[in-house]
Amino acid sequence: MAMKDSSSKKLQMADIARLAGVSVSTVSRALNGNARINPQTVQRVQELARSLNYSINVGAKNLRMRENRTIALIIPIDRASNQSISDPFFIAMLGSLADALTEANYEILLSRLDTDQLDRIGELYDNGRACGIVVIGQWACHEQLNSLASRGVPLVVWGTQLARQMYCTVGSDNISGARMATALLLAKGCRKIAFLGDASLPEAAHRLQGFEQAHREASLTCDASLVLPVSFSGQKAHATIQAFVTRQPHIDGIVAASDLIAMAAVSALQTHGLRVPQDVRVVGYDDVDASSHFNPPISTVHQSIEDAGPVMVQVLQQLMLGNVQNSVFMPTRLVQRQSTD
Amino acid sequence: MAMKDSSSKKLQMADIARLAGVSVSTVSRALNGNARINPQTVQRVQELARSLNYSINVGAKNLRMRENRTIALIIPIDRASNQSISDPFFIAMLGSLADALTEANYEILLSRLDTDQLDRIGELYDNGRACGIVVIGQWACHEQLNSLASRGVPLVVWGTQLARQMYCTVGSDNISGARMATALLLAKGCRKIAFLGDASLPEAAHRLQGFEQAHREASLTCDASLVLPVSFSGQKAHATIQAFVTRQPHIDGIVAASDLIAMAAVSALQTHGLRVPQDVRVVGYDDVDASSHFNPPISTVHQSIEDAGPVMVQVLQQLMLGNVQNSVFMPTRLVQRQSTD
DNA sequence: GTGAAAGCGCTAACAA
DNA sequence: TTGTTAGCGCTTTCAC
Repeated sequence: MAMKDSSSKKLQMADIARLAGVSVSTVSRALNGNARINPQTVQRVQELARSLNYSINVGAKNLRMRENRTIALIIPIDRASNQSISDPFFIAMLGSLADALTEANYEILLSRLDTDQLDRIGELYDNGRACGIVVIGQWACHEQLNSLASRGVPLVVWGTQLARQMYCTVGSDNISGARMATALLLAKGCRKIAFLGDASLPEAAHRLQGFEQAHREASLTCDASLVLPVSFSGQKAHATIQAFVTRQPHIDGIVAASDLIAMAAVSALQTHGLRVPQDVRVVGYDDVDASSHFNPPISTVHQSIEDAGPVMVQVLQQLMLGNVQNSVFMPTRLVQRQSTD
Repeated sequence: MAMKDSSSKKLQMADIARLAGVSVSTVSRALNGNARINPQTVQRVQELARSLNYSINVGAKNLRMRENRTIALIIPIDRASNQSISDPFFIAMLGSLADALTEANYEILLSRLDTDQLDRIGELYDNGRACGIVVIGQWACHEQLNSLASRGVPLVVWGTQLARQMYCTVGSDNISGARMATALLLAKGCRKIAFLGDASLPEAAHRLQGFEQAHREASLTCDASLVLPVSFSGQKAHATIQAFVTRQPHIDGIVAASDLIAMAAVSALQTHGLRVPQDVRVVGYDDVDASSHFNPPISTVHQSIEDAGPVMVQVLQQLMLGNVQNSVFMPTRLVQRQSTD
């Protein structure tokens, strides 16, 4: 007894019309609050609909009205490292976006997409599933995103601003954020500072630039052997960091490309008997919830996630209206906690 | 120049047909891989479609085929405490579900819904947006979920089995899980064990039952003043736990309703100069990633999240076929780490 | 104030 | 092998 959908056929407007003794168009008007229609009829129809759990079929309605209020929310994943989804920062981002989209009366089509399949984002737009696209994190997908945008797909990406970029990004000023963080460690007297982050990704690359820039501004050079390429999160990151600390026990500071990395680093240091901040000072990036509850609490670069969702939605709405938009820098703020005292 | 959708009108089948010099039905057949059609025509049409980024309109197709492969994924939120989304366990759950649904070729409609608006889940089904519903966490919504299920809405919930339950849950055996965890502490010699969790929520309530049961089995009684109602996560939880530890410095064990609570508890204890596990042993629930990297690593009750997604999808598929399904217990396993050594 | 009819973009008989 | 036609569930002119 396999059926296309569920058990029984679903109620539709014609059924309500028959039961109410009016025409389909009257039901449509009654349910949509059309002005010039008999209040009694409206009442009768609405009560009927409610009592029978009838609800206008959105698909048919959209087709007829040539309208669509669905935004595709893309979470790129890197199968290899399973990056992204486990980082609390992305989660918070997702929450902020979901709230902002709901608030603006959009529905959300969630897609986890392999980084190498990102071209398929376009389909979601071409086939009418979504009227706009939000991508959380740009990873190494610059070209794919560029070609989508140049095709006219309304697209906004959480990430960093790159050269020759056709799509809109919203993101913090990663260079200046990391520069501030590094400058803090330098000001505290650190001289052998490591950078932990995967510079093959644009955001981390910019943070590394900020790291280097801070050194230059202090007339110091940074040691290339103290730059450790480590993914944003995951089990593998922990092992990599452990090995690094074993190899480089003499560092006195760490700038991490994310709070998750910072926390992993602190664990690794403690395992090796090194104290934070007495022996090594550590600063992270993102200011996720956990950072303030960690032991010790982690200094970090705060990004205002709550604002990010609404801003991205606003940019996207303009894009959908056909208006050209610039990328947006979200403000950034250094939060000092015990890990750099 | 505001437009309904984006800038220019979107390509449709009729356009491809005209350009290819064939009829619309031929295009439809070519694009859907219909057997008995000229391979050359197929080729020509497909290339045309690809080169113009044409993609069949899913809304229209679904309407015509009376089909729908969209599952609504509901994340209930409690505005007050902002519970759920910040707990890494729910995130991992979301990931597992998203993967399983994608794997089974469903699209995902994501909805964050206030716990007091959970009735509106039904609309998503009634209006044809979704052919099935997945709810992450049952919170205090037993009745709402019951009424949905009894109306025939295909619905599966991550949660615990309750009495007179009309809907399907998938979840761990919370009673036995917490019983194991508590038994471990008792075996290690703990005699003043606190339970931290909000027993007004079904899952935590069952964990509390397991906590009490373990005491009974050891012929011990548990002290009601050592049961602290604390939400699963959030800032408020931290403050509550800090205050509790100040009030009850003589406890020698903690059973936490989640790993997040356990970690917050460890922080609070350390702040008060109490050592884990030497002074107080701590055990959590969920086995989230972070637990093994915490300092010290947290003992916990492991729930196999990777399996949960696929299981829930399978149950839902049966439900959508009209087959009655039983709720499912996922296996549970005690993981011993340093926090209980 | 209400109904009849056309059509949104697509698929599937039925014909040819 | 391909085209013609009807219709998925809805909204909206246009008549009445």
